Amino acid sequence: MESQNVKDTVRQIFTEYLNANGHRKTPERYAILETIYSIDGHFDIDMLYSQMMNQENFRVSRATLYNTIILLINARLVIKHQFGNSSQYEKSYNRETHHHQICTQCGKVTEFQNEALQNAIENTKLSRFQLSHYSLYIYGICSKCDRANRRKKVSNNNKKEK
Amino acid sequence: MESQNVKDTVRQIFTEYLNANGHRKTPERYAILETIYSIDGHFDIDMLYSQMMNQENFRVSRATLYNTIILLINARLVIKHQFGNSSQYEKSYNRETHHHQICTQCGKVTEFQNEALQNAIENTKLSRFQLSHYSLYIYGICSKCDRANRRKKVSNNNKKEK
DNA sequence: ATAAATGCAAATATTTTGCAAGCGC
DNA sequence: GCGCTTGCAAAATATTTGCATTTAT
Repeated sequence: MESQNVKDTVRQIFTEYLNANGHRKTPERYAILETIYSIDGHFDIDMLYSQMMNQENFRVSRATLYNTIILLINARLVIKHQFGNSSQYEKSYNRETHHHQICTQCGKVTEFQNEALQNAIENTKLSRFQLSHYSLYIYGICSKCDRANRRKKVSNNNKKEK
Repeated sequence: MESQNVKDTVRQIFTEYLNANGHRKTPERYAILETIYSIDGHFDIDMLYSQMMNQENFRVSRATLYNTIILLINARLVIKHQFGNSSQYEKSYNRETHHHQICTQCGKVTEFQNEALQNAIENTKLSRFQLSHYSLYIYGICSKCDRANRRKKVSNNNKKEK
């Protein structure tokens, strides 16, 4: 699906959501949706804020960003993550299901896909619970940190031997 | 494994960790470990703080709680979650692997076990990444909220008809 | 004796809230 | 015009940090 196509579709989904829930269709809300769907990968409120100011040339307050993000989450157009300090968000419509790999040392977050894993999660029978979405976070040491650690260890051992 | 037995074991693991990393073995650290392993399920810093003061009659500052929790996480004795606002923690030694079901409406967190799911996750081949642990969060509507929503909907429909 | 750890308070960071003004319906 | 929404600033919350004091080694 083309990018513009996706934007049109999510705008429509959002409109339906706003109508169904008696919320107003303000220009701020659509500008925020537009900006979010221009961002690839994760973002936090600060990044979204500067993105709106600079790229889209649209001025909104942080309060409105927080308010609107909640609507978008409820409309199932955005998902929220809480890795590091500040909450991270990502667009969710028309995105491949993916999982998150987080390095406990440098904090780097990498996405990966795995169909078997996805099937296993989606086919899990949940008793008395209506699944809406899920997040799998896998923690460990990334290859970069692992290499750095090995180098450090070698150099420490050398020191001790001296 | 008995509760006292577990506490002895984790104390020993912690001691080894502290020794291996050149950290001091302070009474605060052991008291915090002891308290954490007396708590079932999740806790946050505030709950741990009052738990220490009241139950264990041990006075520690929040700063020390935060510091010590980091050590315990590194020693693989505690896991950190970030659902709601404040970080949630749980003891991890000798606990069954489990997953988390979170109601997006009332925020209630329920644990559940599922071996097939666990196997699927643990057998996932990760390229250039050393797995240490993982968390699966499943979001949706719990049965209680679902029932409440149905009742509300019925009552709204009745209103409209009048 | 020395450096690490603690407690306290202040600082920081993030998110929420109250309220006046603006604007969608 | 009504009342939801916005922007701003203040407040609330959670976590980190600096520093003087204590204490493990």
